[in-house]
Amino acid sequence: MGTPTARPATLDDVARAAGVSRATASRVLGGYGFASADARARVGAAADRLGYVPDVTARALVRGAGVRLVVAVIGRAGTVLDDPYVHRVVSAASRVCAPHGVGVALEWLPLGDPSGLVRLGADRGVCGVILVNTTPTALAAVPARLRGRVVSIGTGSATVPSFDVDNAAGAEAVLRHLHATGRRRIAMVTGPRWLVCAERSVTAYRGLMRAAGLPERVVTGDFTTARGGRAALEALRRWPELDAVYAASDATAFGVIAALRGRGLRVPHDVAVAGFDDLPYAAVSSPPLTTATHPVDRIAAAAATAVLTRAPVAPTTAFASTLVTRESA
Amino acid sequence: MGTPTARPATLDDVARAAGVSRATASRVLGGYGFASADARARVGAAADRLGYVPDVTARALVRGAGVRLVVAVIGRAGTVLDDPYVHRVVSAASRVCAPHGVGVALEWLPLGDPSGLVRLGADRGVCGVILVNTTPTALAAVPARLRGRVVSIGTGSATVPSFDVDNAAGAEAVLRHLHATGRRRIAMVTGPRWLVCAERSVTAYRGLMRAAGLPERVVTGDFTTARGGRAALEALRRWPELDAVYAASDATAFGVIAALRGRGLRVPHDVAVAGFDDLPYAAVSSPPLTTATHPVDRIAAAAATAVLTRAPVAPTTAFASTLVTRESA
DNA sequence: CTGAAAGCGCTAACAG
DNA sequence: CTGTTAGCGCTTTCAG
Repeated sequence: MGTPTARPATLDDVARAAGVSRATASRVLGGYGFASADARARVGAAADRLGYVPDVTARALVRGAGVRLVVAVIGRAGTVLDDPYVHRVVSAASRVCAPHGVGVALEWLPLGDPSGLVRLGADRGVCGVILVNTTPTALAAVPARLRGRVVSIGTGSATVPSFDVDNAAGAEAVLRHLHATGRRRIAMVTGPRWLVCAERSVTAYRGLMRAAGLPERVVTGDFTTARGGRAALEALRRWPELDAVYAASDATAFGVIAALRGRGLRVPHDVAVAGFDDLPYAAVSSPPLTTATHPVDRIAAAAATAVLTRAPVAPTTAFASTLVTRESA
Repeated sequence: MGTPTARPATLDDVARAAGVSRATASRVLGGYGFASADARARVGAAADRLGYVPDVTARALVRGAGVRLVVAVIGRAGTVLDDPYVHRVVSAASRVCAPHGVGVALEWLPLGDPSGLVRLGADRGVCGVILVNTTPTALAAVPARLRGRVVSIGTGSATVPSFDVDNAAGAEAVLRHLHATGRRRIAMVTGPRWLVCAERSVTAYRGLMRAAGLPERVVTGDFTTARGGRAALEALRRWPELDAVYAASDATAFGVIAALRGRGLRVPHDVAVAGFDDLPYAAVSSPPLTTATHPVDRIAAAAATAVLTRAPVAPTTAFASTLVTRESA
């Protein structure tokens, strides 16, 4: 804790107190280069007696490192930033960044106009970017300056490593469960169609339906609850005999359930509903939601770590998704 | 956009290109001091031709300003950080901070051990702190160094300005609605009892019940859905004749509804349920939730603005809460 | 193994 | 109104 000086201790204070030069103190505290055991001990003692906290700002300045990590979310409207999925990414990223003295910034990149990325590249305050809901257009717009400091949660590219859940496997697990429990008239409410990584579960759905000789029934959603409700109504209109709905996100599934109930249908008795994400709320909703896990926190933490450490990473890191059966299906 | 140089343009580059000194360029770009219209024009032109983005790091260093805003949430466990309420605060704060090049960090302050605040005070990277779920203990632990850079979303103190929703009025609006629609056996599921600002709605509940000659029925919750469900069960056990539940948060209300339904009770037919917060999901849940608004975004934006601008603010800023009647009550 | 010295990019007195 | 001059706190060659 140290003496509560008016002003936080600087490296100079520590060096002086330890009787060494600033350079030596810096080496000891930073962990680089060599220092005698003696110097190491004296500097260490002085540092925590004075309650020394290195100034990330100064450090970032001299190293040209930048001081905030931007979570850039691509979407049609700025409201994407309100998605619980985004929140989880931010939380996890923040947790990883905190020890580095790095803050997080949340930014919306309009779908189709990724020019914001150029600005981010020109901003020395930005230490890296996590792209969320990545599109090919956005990937192509990543400026050279950002190379090695950008990762994607979703699809990646040659220069942007990808961290993503195994959508296809998750979708398959859910759909197999639906099939195994006797459902045969299964509709799917998708995510936004422009979202490449979300299309993987649509592909999985189509493949599985075809393989089982069942009709394909796809309605477009956008991951939101409101749209999920409207999609369910549309599905019901087109295929009144529906006995199951697979929603591409839990939020969507909640909207589907509400709409179905509004039509007097019982879930899961008349229509089974399953989601994807395993939000905390899924466990306690009524009925509790059958879904597949989406380990966003681990994904985001890995992504943040990759940009912070700049360590080389595989072009693609996939995270497993597992089925969670509850009552809705 | 500018020529894509290998390295972002610096103030020096701009000054040189405009044929003025760095100081002049700084004055123009920073908006302080005086500059001739001519200089102003030339610097402006040079800046955007070069795609100049000021380096917040350097600026923060010289001004001793710090470069990230910490949202410090007090709670029993680190899981408080997962609360949607916290997410809304972070989003709103981030939106306000972005133009300043300031990032946001999310931090958990264990209830009863606010020593983390001391560390934040010693960290030059921290430009300010927004306290969430404030306790008197935490308020007392705010180090002098942080004075003027800390605000509270919740209760405040002589040195910590408060930004908060008018809990009491919101609670009253909801309870009056319950009463007006004929409910007389109304229980309340509270927030955490250590949370001073949440007690205001309990006080309002007690006052109103007493005034109406109705029995007071209070069960402790903690704002979470899971706990809301358990609380509802407890309430049902103690007062089986219940005809309404007022939950201190929407999340709690969702848990209550699920639990009630699990017991075969219909909402709102048998038991009316109302919440507090007006989460986006409240509008589409089944049934849609009657609740009172909690303008977290405006509150958090005001709080963030206050710490960022360091402008003097009133010791307390209250934000109105209004009733939203839907189907659950 | 350690210290002196040179900046990182910017702002802020202070003279012109 | 504008340029010169000092730094902010830290890392990092480069000589001892």
